This record gives sequence, structure tokens and C-alpha cells, in this order.
Amino acid sequence: MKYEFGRIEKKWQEIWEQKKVYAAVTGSDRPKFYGLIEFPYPSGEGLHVGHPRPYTAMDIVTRYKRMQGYNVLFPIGFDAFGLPTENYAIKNKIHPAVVTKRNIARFTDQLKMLGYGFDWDRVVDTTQPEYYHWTQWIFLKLYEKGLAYKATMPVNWCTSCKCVLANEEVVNGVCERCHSEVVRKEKSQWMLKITEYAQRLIDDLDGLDYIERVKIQQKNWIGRSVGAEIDFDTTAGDKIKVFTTRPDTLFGATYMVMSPEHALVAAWADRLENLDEIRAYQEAAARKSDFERTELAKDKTGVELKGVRAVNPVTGEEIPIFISDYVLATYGTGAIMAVPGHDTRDWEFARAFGLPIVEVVAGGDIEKEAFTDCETGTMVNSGFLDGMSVETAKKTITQWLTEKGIGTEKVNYKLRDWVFSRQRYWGEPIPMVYCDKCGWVPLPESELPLLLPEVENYETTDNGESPLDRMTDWVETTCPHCGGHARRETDTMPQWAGSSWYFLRYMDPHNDKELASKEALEYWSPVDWYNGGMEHTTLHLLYSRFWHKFLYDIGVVPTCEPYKKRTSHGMILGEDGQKMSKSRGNVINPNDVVNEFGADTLRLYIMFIGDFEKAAPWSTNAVKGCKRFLDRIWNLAENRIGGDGGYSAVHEKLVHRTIRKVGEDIENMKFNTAIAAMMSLVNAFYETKPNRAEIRTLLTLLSPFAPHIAEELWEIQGFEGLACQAQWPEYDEAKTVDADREIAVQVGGKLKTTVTVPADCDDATAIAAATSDEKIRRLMEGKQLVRTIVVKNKLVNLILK
RNA sequence: GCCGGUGUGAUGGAAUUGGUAGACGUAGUGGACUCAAAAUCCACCGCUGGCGACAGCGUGCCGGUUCGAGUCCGGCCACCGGCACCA
Repeated sequence: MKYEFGRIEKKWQEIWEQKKVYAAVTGSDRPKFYGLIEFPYPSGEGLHVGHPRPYTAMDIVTRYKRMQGYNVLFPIGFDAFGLPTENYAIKNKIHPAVVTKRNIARFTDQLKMLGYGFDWDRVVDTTQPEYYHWTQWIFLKLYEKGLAYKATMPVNWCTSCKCVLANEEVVNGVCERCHSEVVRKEKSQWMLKITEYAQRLIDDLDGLDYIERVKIQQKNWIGRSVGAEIDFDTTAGDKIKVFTTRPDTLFGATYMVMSPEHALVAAWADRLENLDEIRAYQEAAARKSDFERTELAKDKTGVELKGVRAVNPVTGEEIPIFISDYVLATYGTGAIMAVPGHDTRDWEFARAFGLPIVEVVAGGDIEKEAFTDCETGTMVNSGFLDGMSVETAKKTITQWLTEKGIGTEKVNYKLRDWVFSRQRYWGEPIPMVYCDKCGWVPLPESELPLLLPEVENYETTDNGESPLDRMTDWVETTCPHCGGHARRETDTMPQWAGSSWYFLRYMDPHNDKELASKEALEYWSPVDWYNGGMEHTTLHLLYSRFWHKFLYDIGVVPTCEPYKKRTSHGMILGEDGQKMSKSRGNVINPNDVVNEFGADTLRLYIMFIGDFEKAAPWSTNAVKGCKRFLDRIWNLAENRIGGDGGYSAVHEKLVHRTIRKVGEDIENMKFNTAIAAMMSLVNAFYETKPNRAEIRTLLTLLSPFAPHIAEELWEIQGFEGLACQAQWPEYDEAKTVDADREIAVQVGGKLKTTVTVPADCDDATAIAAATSDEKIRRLMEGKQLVRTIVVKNKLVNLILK
């Protein structure tokens, strides 16, 4: 009989679907396990070979858990709002909803082709009104609690997408999606106060089972730093507030710098003697894109504000004030005290402008470079701080400033509030109206979902407004508050909105009363294991943690963190070791692989390819090797011998070891070595034919990895029920160990030979066995044995003199 | 510049966390089967020397700790990812 993968894969996919073997049951008594993968964006290109890596991994984990008796929730959905679909729609004059529907159908076929055990009754689609109803509802709640606000501020504007971007979406000064130039633009935007959660987003990481690099990257992104805020008096009467992490160096502050956008510059217009020069600098700074700004980072530029001076609160000296674009408007207070002796940037600026550099921490050579070390230095030229360590000086000066009312301790974060509006059509409408009398007014919950209207033209307007802006009938409305004239918000939500809570909807996807029932949320929360890409660490993963914490605070969800465990997979590279891309021509289409080798082979290969967390290049030859392995299993089933009892004496030990190894490896995401262990078992079965019990165990172990072939052989062998519903086999630790051990014999730490000894034998027996070996005896001739080291069941090391 | 990570045969990668380096797969070589090829099955497969038993070397480089180091410590080099004038 031939292994017709095409036929059997289709056959079992239909049977599984019909029998609903992957249905999750809310409220079941069995322990629950919620395994989650990042739902795909249904692009026009269809599934990429990168997708099956995390999907197959979690499919294996959840199948394994199911076989262990867990009530498993393993859902799938589509994150379908977004720019590529909209752009495709514009180009081809098709409604994005139609494009989305088509793409989702294609993705669904491909996912089913790979035999994933998703609960297809729980599919979510973020573009459906039944879904975005609740995305909008969460927004209203955020607004109600003061966490959504409208603000006019400089935002990142992608010149190609004609759309604002969140900070997280700007990579190296260009748009994360289209790589076009990003410029700063003043715009009125909806903002979400993620900064309010900064500390909790850091603190709560401690209790989570996330891979370490994810935690580190999130912490770095949030960027907490502790210091002080200090007020400097000025000759204009206003105070300049600065933030510093080095209040200990206050005596060395010889000038001040404000960002070019700082409000005091405008306030002082009348007093400034060189206003033209200042204005010119401000304009030049505003014109620079983020990219240019970082490019030009080497040389410090700036202009002194002539006519106003600041006063150093500890030295009493008048010091000059500059504006320079090395000071960012959006961090801290937008102004700094410059301590050129002990800050690299201030040092460079001081050198460029010939400003005095004073040493206040001894230990370096400030003639050559700024001395920034906080560990070793001693305070000098600092009045009452002299002789103190930096740490002590920090505490002392902060206390002093607080007592005098000049400053206070202060924590700052790099994280900024989340720019939440997009000037685009294909997104969730923001359920707010602007009333001339009442200002911004939220829609009442009863009016949700606010449907996305049909428009004729999806393009952004020339003045950078959303296409919805042209929909006069839709835009013009009445104020829910006073009934007067009002206009709807025409911006839509960003791509990240729908994905910030989708894992909750899976728990109760058809609920039309609330985002999910209390019962379902209590039963399934939190997600037990979430696997996804590193690229989402500071985007989706952070955003969804923020939303979840908010929902926890208002009593909607029962846990303060959404995901208990987070892991991440490496990329699949092309055969040339380069990132797969159409232009390189190294793209592998999963459909081709499935047609040629079958879904089981693809699944197996993609897990065997290498360390799950690392990038790995594709190898068609190695795919063939996996197909060969399945062929060998297929042939094996015809070559087994009878005997329904237990395992045979020849295989027992290896079978027990393999059960242990495969189970442990699945839990630790070491799928490659789990497969290697099964290969070894099959190799042993080729040496000595397996019996029925051994075949049964092999098929059970194989089932999570290659479910179709396992199921078919299961049926052929006449085992009861379905392979995918079989119980995971038990192993007996006692049966995994040998009666005898082959241990290493070393002389002076160098391996000379091996000897066989009884397992767990005492040291004397091991030494006796080693020293009676012919070869070792020869080496010992004429030498004196000065020391022996014995490691039980491993080795004997003889030290000779 | 700062923060993470990686470096092992021709090749993808293993190695119980300080204890027999190279499991498993790919490629390669030899053999069986075949008129032949493919497929399949069996064997070999780190480098150097030797007919050989065997000896020496070997986990990016240099040093150290240890009876013993791919694994730990110090100093380099290379590559990958993230952040980047964050005061």
C-alpha cells in the first residue's frame, strides 16, 4: 500500500471538522489550557512559510495537552483592518471588505490544508461590526476614564501612507511598513495614556514567564529613569524646570539648554536680542525629519538666547541659556541643565561653543572627555557635597532641593502616549462627535457599533484628512448631549486596536451583549501560552498588556496580565540564507511544499529545521529527509509483528525513553530533538521489528507532529477511537535506565577508554573495573596512582605520577 | 555608543548545564537489489600521521580556574537583533 498523503490528509481534515474534535468547552471540569498564536493579517499574497512555524509549534503543544486530558482552547482569527488591503482596494477599485473576505477565505483554506486543530467555531474577524463594536466600546471606556484625549502635537507623519504613526511604528526614522520618510507634523490626534501604566507595565513583568529578551526589550522601551526636577530662576522672572538623573552635579551646571520648541522661547520674544537668529534655528529644526535629525547627531548646533539668563540655584551664578535640537521637546521637561564635565553631549556642546567646563566629580580627565562614571568618583568643587560619593551626593542634594522648595525627586519614562488616530478608511471608526457647544462628546453605548460607512473614494484627502471626511452625510450629525449640530470624528483607529483584545473575544466570540461573558473570561483567563514574533514586543504585546490592565481596573477581566507565558520563534530564511523576499526570488510557497510532500512533511520539517527560537535557512533536501522518515513509518506498519501485550524486551527501554524525551521536548519547545528521538526509535524498529504496542505508542507520539499519517495508520492498525484523541502514553522512569553503564575512563583528564559497570555501582567497583582494563594497566605501569575521581555512572579519572 | 544574542564537521544542528564533543537529518563515499536508473535497504563519514592496533590535534581568537572546559572567569574578534542626543 502506498502512502497517499494527498488523499489521507483531506480525508482526516474532513472527519476532524465533522466530529468537532478541536472544540473548546467553556466551563468543563477538565483543566483548561489556552494556547495562543498571533492571528494573521490576511494579505493578498496568502500564507507564507513563516506562518506555519509558530502555528505548528502551538498546534503540537495544544494537541499534546489535549491528549493529556486538558480542555484546550486553540483559536484562530484575522486581524483584517489595515493599509495593504486599503491600498489594494484603491488600486483595483474594489471595496476593502470584498478584498478582506477573499483573503480570509484563502487563508482559511491554507490553514485547514495544514491540519491545524483550531476551533473553527470561534473565528474572529476584526473588521466585522459584531467585533469592532467592542473595540469601540473599549475606546469609550478609555475616554470615560480620562485615558483617551485629543491633543495637538507634533506627530510622526508618513509621507507615503499619508497617515500618522505611533512612535513604535517609526523605525530608524522611516515608516515601519513602507519604509518611506517620516516627518514631524502638527496634528490634532486622539491619544491613549499608556504612560499612566508605565510603572505597572514594568513591575508586573516580574511575575510572568516571558522569555528574558522580551522582558528586557519592553523595559528598555519603557525606559524608566530616576532623578530630580529642579527649578532654575531666570532674569526674565520665569522659572525653567529641568529633569536630571545627576542632581549631584548641580554645582557643575554652567549653562542651560532648551529644546527649540520650548514654550518659554515664544514667551520671551520681547526680551530676546537675537530673535531672528533664534527663529531661523527653530524653523530649521522643525523642517528636519527624524531621520536627518539622527544623521546629524554628531555635530552639536544651537543658538544662545541673548537677553535672558538663568541662575544656578547652588552657586548663585548667572549662566547662559541656549536652544539646541539635542534637547528633545518630548522627554522630561524639554529643558536641561548642562553639566559639560560629566555628560558627553554637554561636553561636546560646551567645546563647540567655548563654554566653561567645571569638574565636580573627581576621577576622570575632563580635559579629554566628560567623566560620566557614577561608581568611583568623589564630589569636588561642590560646596556642602564635597568629598561625598556620587550616590550619597544624589540623596543629599535631592533632600536639600526638596527642603528649599527648588526641586523634587522625579521618575521619567521614555515611553510616550500612544497616538491612536489614523487618517485612513479601513479601520474602526472612532465613536466620538465634536459639538460646537459641548466639545468632544462620546457616542452613547447604545449607538454602537458605529458602522464604517460606504465611501466611493478611499484615498486620503489632499489636506491629509481621512477619506471619511468627504462623507458629509455621515459626518454631519447631532450632538448626543445637547442635540445641536455636531461632526463625527473622521479618523479611524490604528491596526493595533483590534489586536489589543482579540484573545478575549475568542473566549466567547458570539456574545452580542458584552465583549465576552464573565463566565467565559473567568474560565479561560489568562492565556496560558502565547507564542509570537519578536517584532511585536514593543507594539502589539505592549499595547495589549496596557488594554488588559485597563480592562482589569474597570472590572471587565479577572487577571491583571493577559498572558502567563510568552515565547518567540525565529525566522525562516530562504535557501540562500537570506530573508525571503519576492525580489530575491527565494520565496517558498507552502502550497507547493504540501502538494509535493504533504502537510505532515511540511509540519515535521518546519519543526525539525533547527532551534525554534533561532532563524533557520530552508533546505529542500532536508524536507525530503522528513518525507523519507514518514515513508519509513508507513512501511513499518506493514512490517510489524503481532503481540498486543506490552513492549518487547528489545525495545522497552528505548520506548520509555522516547516517551519521556518527546514529552519534555514539547514542553520546552525543543521540537527538533523530539523529532530526532522519534527517528531514532524508528531506526531501532528497522533493526528489530516492533510489535503492536510499540507501533501504537509511536503513532501516539507522532500524532501531534504529523496528525494525518498517524490517524490513517491508527485506523489501518485497527486501534480504537482517533489517534488525536488517544491518551498520551506514560513512561516508567525505572524502565528508562540500563542495568549496566558504559563509563569513561580518563587518565589525567584525557579519555583513554570506556568500561562497562553495573548502574549505580560504588566507587570502588568503578575504580576496580577501570584499573583492570588492559589498556589502562599498561598506562599505569611504572606510575603511581595519586588520586582518583569518580563521577557516578559517568566516569573514572585516574591521576598518575 | 548602549542593551541583548550567536559563533561546534562539507552542511542544518545535538550535547543530561563542569564529566565519553558531533545525537538526528542533509550532502558525500562504498556495497546490496536492478538490464539500467530512480526508490529502498546496509555500511562508512571531524582533521593529521600510521598498513595497523594506535597516537596527536580539535567547539571564533588569546589567557585563566579545574583532576576535567563547547559549557565557568578575564581580554579580544566577527556576525545578527533591538535602542539610539532619553538629560
